[in-house]
Amino acid sequence: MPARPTMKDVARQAGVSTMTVSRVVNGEPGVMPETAARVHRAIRSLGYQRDDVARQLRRKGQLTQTVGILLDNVADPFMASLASAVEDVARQQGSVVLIGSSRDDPVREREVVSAFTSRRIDGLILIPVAGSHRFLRNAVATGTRVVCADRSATGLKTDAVVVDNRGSANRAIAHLIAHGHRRIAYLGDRLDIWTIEERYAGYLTALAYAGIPADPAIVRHGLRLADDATAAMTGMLAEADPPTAVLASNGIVGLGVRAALPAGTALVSFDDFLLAAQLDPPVTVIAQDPVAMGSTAAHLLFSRIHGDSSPPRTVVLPTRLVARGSGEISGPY
Amino acid sequence: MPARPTMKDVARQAGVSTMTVSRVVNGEPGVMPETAARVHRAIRSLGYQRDDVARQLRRKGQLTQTVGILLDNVADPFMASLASAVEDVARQQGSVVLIGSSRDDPVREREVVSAFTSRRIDGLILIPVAGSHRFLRNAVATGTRVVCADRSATGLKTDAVVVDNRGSANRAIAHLIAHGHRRIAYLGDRLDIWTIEERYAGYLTALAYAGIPADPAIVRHGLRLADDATAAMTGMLAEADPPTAVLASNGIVGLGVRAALPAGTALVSFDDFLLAAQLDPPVTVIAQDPVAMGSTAAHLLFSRIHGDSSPPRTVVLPTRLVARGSGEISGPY
DNA sequence: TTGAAAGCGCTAACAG
DNA sequence: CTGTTAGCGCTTTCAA
Repeated sequence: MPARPTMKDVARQAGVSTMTVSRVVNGEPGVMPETAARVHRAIRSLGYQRDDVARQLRRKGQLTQTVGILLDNVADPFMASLASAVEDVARQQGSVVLIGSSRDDPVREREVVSAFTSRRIDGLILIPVAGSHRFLRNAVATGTRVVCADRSATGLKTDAVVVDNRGSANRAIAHLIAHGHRRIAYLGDRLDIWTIEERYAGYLTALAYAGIPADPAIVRHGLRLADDATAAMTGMLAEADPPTAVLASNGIVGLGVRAALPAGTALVSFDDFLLAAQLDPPVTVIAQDPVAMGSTAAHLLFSRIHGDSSPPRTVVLPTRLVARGSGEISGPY
Repeated sequence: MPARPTMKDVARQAGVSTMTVSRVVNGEPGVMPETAARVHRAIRSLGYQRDDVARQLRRKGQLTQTVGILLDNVADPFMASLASAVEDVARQQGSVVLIGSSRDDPVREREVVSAFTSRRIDGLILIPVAGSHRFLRNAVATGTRVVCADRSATGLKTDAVVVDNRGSANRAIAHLIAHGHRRIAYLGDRLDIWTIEERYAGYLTALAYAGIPADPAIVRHGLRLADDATAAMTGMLAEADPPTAVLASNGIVGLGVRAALPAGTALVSFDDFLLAAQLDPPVTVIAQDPVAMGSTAAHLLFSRIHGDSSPPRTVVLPTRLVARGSGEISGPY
């Protein structure tokens, strides 16, 4: 395996100093066209490419043009869209993106953050897992900008881009109640996830506001997979006094619930999903815009990287309740 | 903003040399526990973290523990699952992952590859866009390992992990013919994408084998979005002698076709998608396993990185024809 | 317009 | 067990 050629190799071949090569490689002015051409020829003939690892070392205080994005799970469509939007903005800004999945594991999250910061990323888009993020303070203090997306972090004041989860859940329940439902189940993911907690709180608030007592018999937490949700729903339907409507805390749960849902039972799910409209009956969803979220978070991150040091901001993006008539239109009877 | 502390800072604070700090930081043996403790204390008090950018520079010939993955579009569920599997393997191997989207643009692909290789990635998982990949030769010659996934590259001999696209399409058409269909449409993405070309070839072969003449009136290429596919399908149905069955070249197209499909018309689509089974009628699919593909490609990549220099291999993963009875069971009449 | 010298933060190689 | 020296590939600074 031939070693990667260096500026020295190019300099020797072109009969100039490494400084001249450096100037040519970086398009700096003050090199005779004649000389530059000789250097370019040597570059091509050797297949030289600038080593940015070495470059970054010398250019201290400069940016590495690398940002990180750490999310739950790249395979989740919501996260994937968000990541894609972040990547687009990063590319526009001339940066590359390191990606990592925490899989909701705080240990893994710390490890990945550490692997990222030891590579001197300029900034981090973080979808924080449950638990404290005080460990990020060092990183922030030494210049790594952090913007949270989807969820906000605890123990650390950062910029964040979120939606009004509580209000959205509240509106969804109000919508069901307006259509005559009073026995409304909640099926959800782990309650220690910030967004999930907020959504559940919205569910409770809306019931309380309507004077409907919350019934633990039709509430399930901790559903991670679609199959978990299907099983939970099936179990709930077998009990006495089953619900006439269901709120699903997120897309995965919604999907799982849908598979067990009897005709006529209403379903409102957080997160729009492909095909939700093609199902019969279609599923009513609380749609978020992951692209807007990723793009907003990325723009915020780069404005920080470029020197914006105003106080941390939380941007709240709107959601849309897409009423598709999953049974709630005709009412429970 | 306080500057990031260096080994020198730690050494001064602990009253030792930087070499001793280096040994402690890297967990090397031969440091008195007493001394190590002093160093650790200094590290904590300063919030020191090793700078891997500098480290990689000195440890030449060593790995940067960074791999790249360059795909079409992170937001595509198939690609997202593949990327997620790659990330899992990379993490196991102690590497981080740079991610980039080519969006089917060869210029963008080259730019991203260049940004990656200038950061001295150890290896690259590539989902190649159409066109020649000869430009990667330099990178390969100087030590960057490349493994293609999903599609193989032209103009460059690399490892690749693919499925038998042609054979799978062939089997799907044979399946439809066996159920009595003779007027079978093909709706597909851009024909210059390797997988799509193969699938279309399989479609033609199967028809020819059955003695059914191919009819350009029921063939459409270049469908990029679901809406394109819906429009194409709608148009086709309005013409004389519409098809009784359809082959969709990929999930996006399948989704779009499904939206315009009259009851009783059969649909077989490449790529399984969430909810395909919950639709009524459900969609028959040619299911690939993106996780297996990503994981296989990543393992192959790391075996290369760790010195395997046997001739390039192409691994062909199986597909599954999941017959869900989208109208083909009952036949065309 | 070009080059020489120094040094970024770290570690290999050797010396004590 | 610990330290010194040199140098990774590049860019900054200064001199020619």
